[in-house]
Amino acid sequence: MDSIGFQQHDHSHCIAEAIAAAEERCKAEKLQFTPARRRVLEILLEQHRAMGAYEILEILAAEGLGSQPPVVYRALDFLVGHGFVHRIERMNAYTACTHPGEDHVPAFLICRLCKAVAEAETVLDGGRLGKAAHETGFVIEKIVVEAEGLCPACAETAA
Amino acid sequence: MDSIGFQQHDHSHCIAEAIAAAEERCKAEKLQFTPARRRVLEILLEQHRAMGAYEILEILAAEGLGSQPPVVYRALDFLVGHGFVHRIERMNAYTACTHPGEDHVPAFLICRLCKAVAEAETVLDGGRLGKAAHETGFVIEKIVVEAEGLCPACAETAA
DNA sequence: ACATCACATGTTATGATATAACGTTCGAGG
DNA sequence: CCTCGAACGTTATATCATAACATGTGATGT
Ligand SMILES: [Zn+2]
Ligand SMILES: [Zn+2]
Ligand SMILES: [Zn+2]
Ligand SMILES: [Zn+2]
Repeated sequence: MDSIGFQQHDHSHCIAEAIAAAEERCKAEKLQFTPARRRVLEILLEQHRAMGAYEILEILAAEGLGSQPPVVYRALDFLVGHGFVHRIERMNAYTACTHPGEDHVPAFLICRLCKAVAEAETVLDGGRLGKAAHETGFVIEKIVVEAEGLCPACAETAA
Repeated sequence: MDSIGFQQHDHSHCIAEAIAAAEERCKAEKLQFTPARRRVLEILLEQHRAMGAYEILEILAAEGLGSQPPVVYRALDFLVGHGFVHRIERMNAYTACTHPGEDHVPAFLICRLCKAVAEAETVLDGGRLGKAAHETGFVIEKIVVEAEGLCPACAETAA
């Protein structure tokens, strides 16, 4: 079941493309795209869904890339820190960014039944939130938006 | 340090008012506003900040209201489920809703330095997120917005 | 070549958050 | 009364994340 976007699609090229882009960007910014980091990003791209850290770790362990939690958390810290991966707070899970490199406010649509996640595009909210923040003197540095509901498939089943 | 709203204020009346309102609503909706549930809400109102479940539990335990995690998690489930309290995903923490009863999309401003939290008002996003969801057939049931940044006090200190 | 330094990794242990499961209590409604 | 469901008490365990410290490794300057 492919989840992101809630649509079936062949994404073998997404993976190759995204990895190549990440590699290039790391080169440009002198970041070390080490085997563990690369493999974690690959796994998230392959699975194309939100995954828990320990779920990723199992795969790494099976491949001999490390079996202790810090291995995967370090890789995730790097990937999240540089915008290759997003953390989904509601789920304590991680998912590959669907448009890395672009400066964006990630917004997620999370199905409460099948746990599928889609990353939607949003604009930086110039509305009430920004206004409220400005009025109180709060400086917003980062916004996350997470919506819960039913994906098309589950909505149909439930109906 | 009072955090919500990032302003000092006397809120003894907020507490009494909020508790009375909760009591009334529970009566109207035949919900059981039990001692543990009431006390947890009171604690969150008194402290007027985001608190971890175990932090709340310590207070309950000191007062003889229970010492095991399920005690506080059950109370929080009830309070969150009925909108008296919000869970802040980024922090694994809980805070009393500042305008319970009203149907609203909570949005939080979270200071990354002092961890103060303000609940801002937002409107249900009729913008791109809603549009993107509608296009894919996703049914949004609930949205949370969490912004990280610097509160007025910390912004000043940092500057 | 060698020292040095920054960064990444290996490993052990522990901390922090949350829930499963099961038996008991207690009050509302028949 | 009796029954039922909701809340509660208790034990144990699951799940998520980080601290701390030792080790390796490659770039840089001398
Ligand atoms: Zn993204
Ligand atoms: Zn679904
Ligand atoms: Zn609220
Ligand atoms: Zn602050």
